[in-house]
Amino acid sequence: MVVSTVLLSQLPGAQEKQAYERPSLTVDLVLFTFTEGELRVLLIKRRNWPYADCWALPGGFVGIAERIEDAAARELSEETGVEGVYLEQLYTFGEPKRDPRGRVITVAYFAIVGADVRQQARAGEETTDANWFDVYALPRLAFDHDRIIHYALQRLRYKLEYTALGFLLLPDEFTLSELQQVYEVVLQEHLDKRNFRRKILAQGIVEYAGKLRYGDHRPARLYRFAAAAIELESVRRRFP
Amino acid sequence: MVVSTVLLSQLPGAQEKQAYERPSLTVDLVLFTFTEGELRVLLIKRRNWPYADCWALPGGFVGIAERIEDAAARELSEETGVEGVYLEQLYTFGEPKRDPRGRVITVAYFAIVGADVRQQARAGEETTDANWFDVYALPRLAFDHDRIIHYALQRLRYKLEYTALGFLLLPDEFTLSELQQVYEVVLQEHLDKRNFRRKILAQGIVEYAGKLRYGDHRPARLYRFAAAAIELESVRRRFP
DNA sequence: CCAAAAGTGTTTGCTCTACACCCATGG
DNA sequence: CCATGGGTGTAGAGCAAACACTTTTGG
Repeated sequence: MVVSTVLLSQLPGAQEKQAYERPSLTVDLVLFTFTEGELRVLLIKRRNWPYADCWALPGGFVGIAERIEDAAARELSEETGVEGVYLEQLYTFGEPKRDPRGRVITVAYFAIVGADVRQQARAGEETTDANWFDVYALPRLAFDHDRIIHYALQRLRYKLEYTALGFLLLPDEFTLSELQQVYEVVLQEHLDKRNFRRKILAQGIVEYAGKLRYGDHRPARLYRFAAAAIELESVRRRFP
Repeated sequence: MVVSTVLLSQLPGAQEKQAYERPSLTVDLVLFTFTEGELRVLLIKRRNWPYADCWALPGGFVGIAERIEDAAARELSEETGVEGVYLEQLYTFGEPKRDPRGRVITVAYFAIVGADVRQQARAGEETTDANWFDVYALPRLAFDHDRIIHYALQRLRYKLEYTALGFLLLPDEFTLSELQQVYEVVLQEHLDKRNFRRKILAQGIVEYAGKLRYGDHRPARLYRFAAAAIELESVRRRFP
């Protein structure tokens, strides 16, 4: 964005040192998965003030000697029992009034679990009730969490377009139709089946698992993805 | 990245409430410009402990009631006199030992000024000495600022590839050769002159300013860019 | 045998790349 | 008139988009 040119000069100023009042620091997690044709986000129900009984992103305070990313992984593990998951820093939200308890800065993280791992998540639930919600049909949310999810969704779309991250939303083995559905639901646009398959197979990022899935109709081939390709990024740039 | 699966469970935990010790919050700015064929970053010399006499990114503490982005704009304005500049949040760095004064979380911002605006920056200098350094020949830096700049440079490259941001590094009017040089220096690769020009002109993001720049040899046409195009993003995606 | 999803190729237009010479000016 | 950077076009290859029918299974 472009900074408005209003006068900012009468604000606190950069004198020196420790006189500064300190904010609290939290992490929040936007955890995506894909099931039953829906892109879903994990939310937990808050028990306490503020926003008691309201749905919110999993998260919590960062320990004074704890790495921020470790705090994110810890919260993820505590609230879902899930470990070894794709996790990346998303954005830091710190509007002065975003939390009624005082100044709370939150570093939002963005995570993806496949349907397999998600099953084992049920076990990790200890305290609160947690639920997976369709991103396109969210309940009322605590704090600015709707904004955070919105931001995360943008990032997810974005990543889908130039990395192989979409695969992480699915279980280890999946059909190409399922993969196409992931792309269609996340990007909210229709894709051509033949072009989609050709493109995916041409990348060499999936491999045929040698099995078929039997269902209602003609069985579909199961694929898994070549792990080497996950972080693979690739853009055909427009500028210059 | 992928979180290692070491046990995180014995860390502080998410009990409840305010018992948490709070970190300090700062902003740091990576301000890029382009002159004399070099991509440059603004650094200021620290006067006080820690890292006294060491070069560092401009930045400072965030006021307890101040928006983080406002703090970034304020620091920019205080330390350089520059306003109305492209500014975006980059990443939040918070390694526990990154600052010897205690736990300090810094939200890094990424900013771009054109050569025009940069001139007026000289005026804004009050206190410390500030200098523009070639990004590829930086001095020793305070804290983890080398890492922050490295990250910012990645982001800049990245943005150059799919947005029209590169234009902001130059003065209002520029020649296509200058623009090409920006791309070459930032991306560190050689580009074909004819292809470059065709591509840039095809985007319709620059317009001929109707003037020529007279220099040592054949005069060059001056262009300015159609402001509408600045935030324009455009990727030809690879997946799917 | 019917319904439903899986699977499969070709053509056409566009975009990217590689590549070499003349032009306008200042000294 | 020479040195220097400014400016210009084309041909070939590879990529992307549009498009419809056959196959396999379960019920």
